[in-house]
Amino acid sequence: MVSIISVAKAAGVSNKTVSRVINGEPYVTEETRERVEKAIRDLGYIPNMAARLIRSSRSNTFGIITDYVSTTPYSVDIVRGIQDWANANGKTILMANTGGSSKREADIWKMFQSHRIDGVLYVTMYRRTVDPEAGDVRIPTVMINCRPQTDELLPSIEPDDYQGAQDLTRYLLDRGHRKIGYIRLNPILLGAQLRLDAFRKTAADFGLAEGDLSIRLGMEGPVGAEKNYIFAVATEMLQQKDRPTAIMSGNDEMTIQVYIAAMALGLRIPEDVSIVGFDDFRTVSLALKPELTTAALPYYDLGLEGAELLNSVVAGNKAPSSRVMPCKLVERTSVRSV
Amino acid sequence: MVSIISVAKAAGVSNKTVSRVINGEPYVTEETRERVEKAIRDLGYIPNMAARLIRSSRSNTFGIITDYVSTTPYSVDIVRGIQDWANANGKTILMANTGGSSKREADIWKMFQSHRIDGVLYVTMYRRTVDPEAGDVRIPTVMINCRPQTDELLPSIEPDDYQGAQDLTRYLLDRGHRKIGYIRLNPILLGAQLRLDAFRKTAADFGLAEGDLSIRLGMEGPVGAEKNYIFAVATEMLQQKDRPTAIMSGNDEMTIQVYIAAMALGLRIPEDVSIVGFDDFRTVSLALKPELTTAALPYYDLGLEGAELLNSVVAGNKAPSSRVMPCKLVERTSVRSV
DNA sequence: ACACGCATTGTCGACGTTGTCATAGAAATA
DNA sequence: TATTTCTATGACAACGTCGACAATGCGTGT
Repeated sequence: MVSIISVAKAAGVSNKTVSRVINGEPYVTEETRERVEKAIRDLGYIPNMAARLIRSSRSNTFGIITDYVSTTPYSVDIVRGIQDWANANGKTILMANTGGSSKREADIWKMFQSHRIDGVLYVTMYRRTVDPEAGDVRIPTVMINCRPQTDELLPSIEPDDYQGAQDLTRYLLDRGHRKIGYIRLNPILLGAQLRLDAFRKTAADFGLAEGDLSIRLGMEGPVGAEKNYIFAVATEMLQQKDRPTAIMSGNDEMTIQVYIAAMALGLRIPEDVSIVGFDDFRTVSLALKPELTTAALPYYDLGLEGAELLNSVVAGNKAPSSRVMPCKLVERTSVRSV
Repeated sequence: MVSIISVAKAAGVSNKTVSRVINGEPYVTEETRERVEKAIRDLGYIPNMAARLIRSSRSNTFGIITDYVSTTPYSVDIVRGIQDWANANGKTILMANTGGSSKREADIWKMFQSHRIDGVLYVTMYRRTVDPEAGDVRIPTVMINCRPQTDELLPSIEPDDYQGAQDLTRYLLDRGHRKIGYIRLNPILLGAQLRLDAFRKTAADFGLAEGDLSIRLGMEGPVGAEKNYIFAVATEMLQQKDRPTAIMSGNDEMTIQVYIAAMALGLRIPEDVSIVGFDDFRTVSLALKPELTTAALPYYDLGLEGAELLNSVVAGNKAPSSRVMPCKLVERTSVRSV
């Protein structure tokens, strides 16, 4: 493989001068610079990152540890945000996912260390608390979509589930809905409680009584092996004699079953029932007809901002400990005014 | 950072002996080995991959180049397969996606080279032909879910769309369906043509006339900006006086709209229409009620086998040029016998 | 006693790069 | 003119690891 030395020979300069050209350092004549650059092109020289790292102990590499995020359809935009940032800032990304195994997670931390990674982005598929298996490692770390279980002060970036659910609830209330159903997400997810709280609080603040709300559990159990009550619960909810005029569901995916339940009962959407989701999981929200009004989780921004934050932590600027990004309401056609 | 030398000092041996212990080489007394291992534990020593690479010019790293796969919900299992293989075989994965930009792709190849990657897995979201921007690079490469546009002989691994569609068609025919609708995938996808061909051929071989088949285009246009006719086309198809008893659709995602179209017309699934999909995109196939009978794309295996194949190419075993993995029919409850 | 083989350990240099310091000539200043 | 300050370049060591080879010591067969 062609090294800096062959380039130096070809250009008739010392290897240090080549190094200067590569790194854009000053004190190189224009003429020398051009000669070196030509040699680089001619020989197809590409710098060896490993050698650079060994000398300067800066890998310019961030690691991403995920639970499942890179291998499941959800929250995949977080990774896109990180990669875009990395791409724009000349960083390399090393990615690994634990598949939920903590032994594997420990191995990943080791692997990251052996690559002398500058920092770690710890990303989860669903918003939840986590307990990183970092051991006694002290690599700068930023949590995305999750927060440490212990009271360690790792900086984190999370979506504002509360505000998103609040906006959706207000949206329904503003359009005249006074009986509203809510199908709850799996309660082990951090977002589930926040969304439900926001729904309850917003409805109560507006003056609705607890009896105006039908709240049902849609799913429960460990991630990956949940019990699913959505279809049954939606059907039951819509068969009530005083049925809700609108249903809000824990996320978009659940909404598929709500649509089907409604249609199986001969109800039209949105004429007979309005429906809103949460997440803006577009595979679903755009495929449903009518298209789904929902609150978009700011996944892409989570990734982008997370990478940016990690960068500043690595650079030594002590970071604001925690941060929350807003969810944006996406209005489509699944809600009507009553 | 603690290096092999500090370990050597702590254990009272030479650095070479430490190296031998780390790499499990012979000719080390049990007693010495233990002393070294203790020193490693005590100091928390972790080998420096960069130094190792620079010395032995083997990075033990594979690169994944994707178009969008790591950042969209589809075919994400390919990555899971690759990562599982890498994990089981002590390889590191460097992942980058082009987002469709060929400039970015060229940069990625350069970046991979600068990390002295052992091989590249070139992965696409949808099965299609591609034209890698590798420049004059000669890194061993395996294509997954795609094949080179030029007649370069890069080994590739693809799903058997033809066989999958054949199995689904036979499944419907075996259950007595004699009028079958087909909603076509975007024709720019390689799989689209194969699936359609298999459908046509299998139906014809069975003795159905072209008039027994309703074939409609479901979507067209560039990936990411398709025009979508699915709902309209499904509705039209089901309003025919002599409507099909079964509809097969290009993929599972399209099936959401077919379900909704059917239900909006008051048709029950599967009593009035049977429906099958393709892909086993489980977010959809399991969320639909009744759950969807479909053909599972072997994404996970594509990734696993692709990594395995790349490994053997890197090792110098010249590889079988191309390979196809079968799709498995997943029987659920969206089809009835007539 | 001697040579021989083998297990065990160590010395040293090389990988590709960059940091430190030295050098040489040119330009600026005294 | 002598001295200082720049600019442009090079020589060399060092980063952490491993490969090639050398050295040591111990048992075995003669």
